[in-house]
Amino acid sequence: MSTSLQKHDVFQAIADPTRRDILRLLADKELSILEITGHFPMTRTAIAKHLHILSEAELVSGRKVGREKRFRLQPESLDELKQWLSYFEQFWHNKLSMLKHIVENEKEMDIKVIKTDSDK
Amino acid sequence: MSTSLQKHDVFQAIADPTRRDILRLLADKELSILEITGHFPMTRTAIAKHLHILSEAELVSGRKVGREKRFRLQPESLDELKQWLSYFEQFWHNKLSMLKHIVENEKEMDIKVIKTDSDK
DNA sequence: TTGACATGAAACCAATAGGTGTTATATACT
DNA sequence: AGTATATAACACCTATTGGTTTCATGTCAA
Repeated sequence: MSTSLQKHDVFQAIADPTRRDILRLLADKELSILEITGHFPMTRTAIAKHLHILSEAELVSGRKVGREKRFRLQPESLDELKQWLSYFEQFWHNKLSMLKHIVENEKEMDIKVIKTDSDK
Repeated sequence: MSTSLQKHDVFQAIADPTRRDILRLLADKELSILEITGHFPMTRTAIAKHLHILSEAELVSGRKVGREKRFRLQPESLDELKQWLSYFEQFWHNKLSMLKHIVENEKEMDIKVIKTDSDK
């Protein structure tokens, strides 16, 4: 994994499926490294490295409790992702914000909202 | 880059800052590979590979127009990201559901809710 | 205090990522 | 037809990823 010199950001942190699964686990409850490892087909060391990367991205935080280190989800950093996503949201799927976008930015367009049968 | 054998998914595709920038560019308008390359300090080949990865993730689509290939944003695939994010949204931003989560799952923790001046 | 346990840290490894340059092919222009 | 253009297809290089194993350190429990 990395244990590299430069910090990982949120985008890199969630790029790996194992790390995404770890986040899901930690959403439910605080867990030690060994407890987390139990859910994956790889060594404790590998999991520890994943946790380090998630830590760098500030998606999890760890506290030492006796001889174990327990990790918990720190979801605030996902806000960066949400912000990034929101920029593109205007372009798809959400017809309401799409319309909002059109109205706000292209007032000169001739748009008619037509009431159809499906609106019954 | 890859040109690897296994497909890249959305999470991997957006992990690279260059690719995120490309998506932003294509949000505004359809562009050819050369036009995109003009915005970055790297070769056309590198950009083409990034576009290939974005294509695999179905975040962009390319059509041939004469001798050039023009790419456009295909934002629907970002929905997978949005779905993934929505799962975690309950844990942050909404202090009430966050508190609910803490109370339900970490009763053993020594949490004190302190009333401060700002609560006046 | 002696062991068992949980983690940390390091060295190592194969595969992939991100980039380069070169060559080939199809299209467009005159 | 002949030349310039836009991209595709390779081969290649280096750093990073995602994993391993081994060894050291600190803590709990008997």
